[in-house]
Amino acid sequence: MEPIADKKKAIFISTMELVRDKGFHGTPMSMVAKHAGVAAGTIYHYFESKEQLITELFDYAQQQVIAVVEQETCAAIPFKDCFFNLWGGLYTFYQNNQNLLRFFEQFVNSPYSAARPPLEEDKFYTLLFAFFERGIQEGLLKEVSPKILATLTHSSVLSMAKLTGSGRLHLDRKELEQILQLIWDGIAFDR
Amino acid sequence: MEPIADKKKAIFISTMELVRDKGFHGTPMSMVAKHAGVAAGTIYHYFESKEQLITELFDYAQQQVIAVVEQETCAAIPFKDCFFNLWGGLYTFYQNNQNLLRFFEQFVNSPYSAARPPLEEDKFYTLLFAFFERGIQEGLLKEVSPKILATLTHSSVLSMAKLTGSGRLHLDRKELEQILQLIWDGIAFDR
DNA sequence: TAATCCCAATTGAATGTTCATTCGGTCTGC
DNA sequence: GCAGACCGAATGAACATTCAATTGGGATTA
Repeated sequence: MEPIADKKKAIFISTMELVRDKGFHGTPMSMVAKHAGVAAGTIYHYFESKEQLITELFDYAQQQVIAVVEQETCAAIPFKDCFFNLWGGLYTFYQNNQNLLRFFEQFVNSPYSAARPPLEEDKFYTLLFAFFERGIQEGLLKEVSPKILATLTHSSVLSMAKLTGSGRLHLDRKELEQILQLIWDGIAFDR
Repeated sequence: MEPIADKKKAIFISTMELVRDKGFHGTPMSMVAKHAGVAAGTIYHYFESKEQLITELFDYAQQQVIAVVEQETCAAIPFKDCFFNLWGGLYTFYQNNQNLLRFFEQFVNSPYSAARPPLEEDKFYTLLFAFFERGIQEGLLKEVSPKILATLTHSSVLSMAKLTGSGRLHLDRKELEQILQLIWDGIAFDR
């Protein structure tokens, strides 16, 4: 992963912040340029179009999330521990990266994402599917499609990060553990 | 609730469909007008501005969701049954109203909704809070803030409706029950 | 070492388009 | 013949994108 040229990174970050506050509409290229401290034309040196910029930014952001998943999913430690590490880690990451979270949520619900490869080819979801597959194999999780388990768990963690990130609620570590436990209780076998 | 003038309703529905497919950007007023079979000026007879149109449409759509909640939350039937009725009902409603669902998701993640009254004053969430409050009172649910329970449950149901609505997954009635049971297992006491 | 060249990076004013909104006028039911 | 509903061409602002001109620094040459 070659380091991204400084200006390109500045454009990414500015776009993310502006889209968070003002949406895709409401974020003219001229504003991105000013905010990033570059000329309008410079953006077009790096990106073909606004659409391309948004799409590449999504990929850039998603790589960061994937990095968290890869770091926290370790086949060497017990699955249940791994579950808490992974989802606690993802929650914390989203919580600390509200820009990214808000940009993400706008993107995936927008028509930009409709033109993208389907879930099955998405590296992020592939990793999550494999993770839950392991839990099922080990007989720890209910026999529910990994796609469903991944969707439910991820949406739960995302919604909590949105809630606490917006300042409408505070969670301390203990409460977070409690919520993860609650999700675990839902998907775990036997009970 | 007085019946909405025909043209106004046509404008609402057209806006919802167009926003679903093309987003807020990508949905010019001229297109709404053509799609609804009215003149551009007519829209401005009913709405002050595009922003006003979007905002009112959100309220209009939310009332439909609230109607489902009110219909399915009945203090007379056992809480657990009520839980399955309510969330099964909401899932089915979202599933059958993809336009509304997609519009909703775009709206709540956009800056339009930032200018809105906070969760606590929102009738929809007030109803949900009360619902979960009841479950806690009756000792059936874990002692977790109703705000958290509502957020987790709603986001789970929404994400499933998005998934099946997009055609990436099919759920029959039995599988839906299984998923609701899974959510219940997570939040219910004792186990 | 200095002079020269090359080219990618950068600039920002100019362009053409798209869009929200306006408004003078028409229609329709009463 | 009045009032509200409705029309749609016209207006002006905002925007994405282009491009001719400038910069700067690393390689090449003398």
